[in-house]
Amino acid sequence: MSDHIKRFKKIIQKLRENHHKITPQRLAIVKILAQSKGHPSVENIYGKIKQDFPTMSLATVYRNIVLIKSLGEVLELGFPDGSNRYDGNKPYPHPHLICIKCKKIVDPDLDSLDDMKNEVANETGFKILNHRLDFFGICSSCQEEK
Amino acid sequence: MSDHIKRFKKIIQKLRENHHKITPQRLAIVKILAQSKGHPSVENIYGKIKQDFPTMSLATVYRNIVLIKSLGEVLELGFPDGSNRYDGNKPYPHPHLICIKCKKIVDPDLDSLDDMKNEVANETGFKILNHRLDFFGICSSCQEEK
DNA sequence: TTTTCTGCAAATGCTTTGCATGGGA
DNA sequence: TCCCATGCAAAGCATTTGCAGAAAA
Repeated sequence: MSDHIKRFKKIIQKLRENHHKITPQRLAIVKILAQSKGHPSVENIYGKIKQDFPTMSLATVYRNIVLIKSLGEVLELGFPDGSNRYDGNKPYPHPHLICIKCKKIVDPDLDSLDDMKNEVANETGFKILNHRLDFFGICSSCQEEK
Repeated sequence: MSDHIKRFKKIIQKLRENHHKITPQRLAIVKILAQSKGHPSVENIYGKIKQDFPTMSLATVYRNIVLIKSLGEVLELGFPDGSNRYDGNKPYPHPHLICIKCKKIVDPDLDSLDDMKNEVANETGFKILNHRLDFFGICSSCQEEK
């Protein structure tokens, strides 16, 4: 079974467990989040669903994202300019690499972060619960263009 | 000469070099940014200045922060909930440790980040220009309280 | 004197919320 | 049937902007 189908089923199961109704709108939102290779924005999600479901409302997208976030099944990548992006595939904190030209977001492999977390915790006495690491740059396709 | 006086002079100099006028409002904002041990918010800055300068406007704080940012002399720590914070002491990217209870922000020592940047660049072909690393947790004073 | 800066208020843009209707279970 | 979920429109909130008067240089 492919990864995104597993994620889809997992999220739906989580919703059922918590006695939330499975509506067509919710189903459509979960489907997109579970695929979410490109870290979609709210507008992305809204736009895609609106094609086959013209009455879909933005408020419904927002409310469902809040809900799914509260179940721990989507990671919100918030940006101060309001261009938030969502990752329903890997809902746990992990580093991101963001192209400032085409806005593509990819997940690099990196595992030295845990050591860093422990180092910081020991040094400062903080109990560290969460983190966020973004690298900003220009992806290889955007470097080719002039 | 203390560090924050150096920063203050440096920012004022940068303003002069770029032919910006030195107004009392601007001076007050720079003074707070240059001290900025606690990574102040716009509201912090505005509130402090308003005490001796009652006509000070929020728009002026925002406009001056945009200006000083454009000169590269303040680091903006943007958060999606609009609780942005500013660091005029170390205007270059560096890791932050944020207490989710008291909202304190401290700068831990960490130097393994450059290796990580190179690793990611090599792995992905990105040209990395910038980064942002935040750890979220509970500081030692907040851990003591129940 | 000239040009930039400030203060005020209105505008923006994303997100949230109130309320009445609609639709899962 | 009984609530929860949805759609719509209005409200929120940090930030930006237009404009006329004030003040650096």
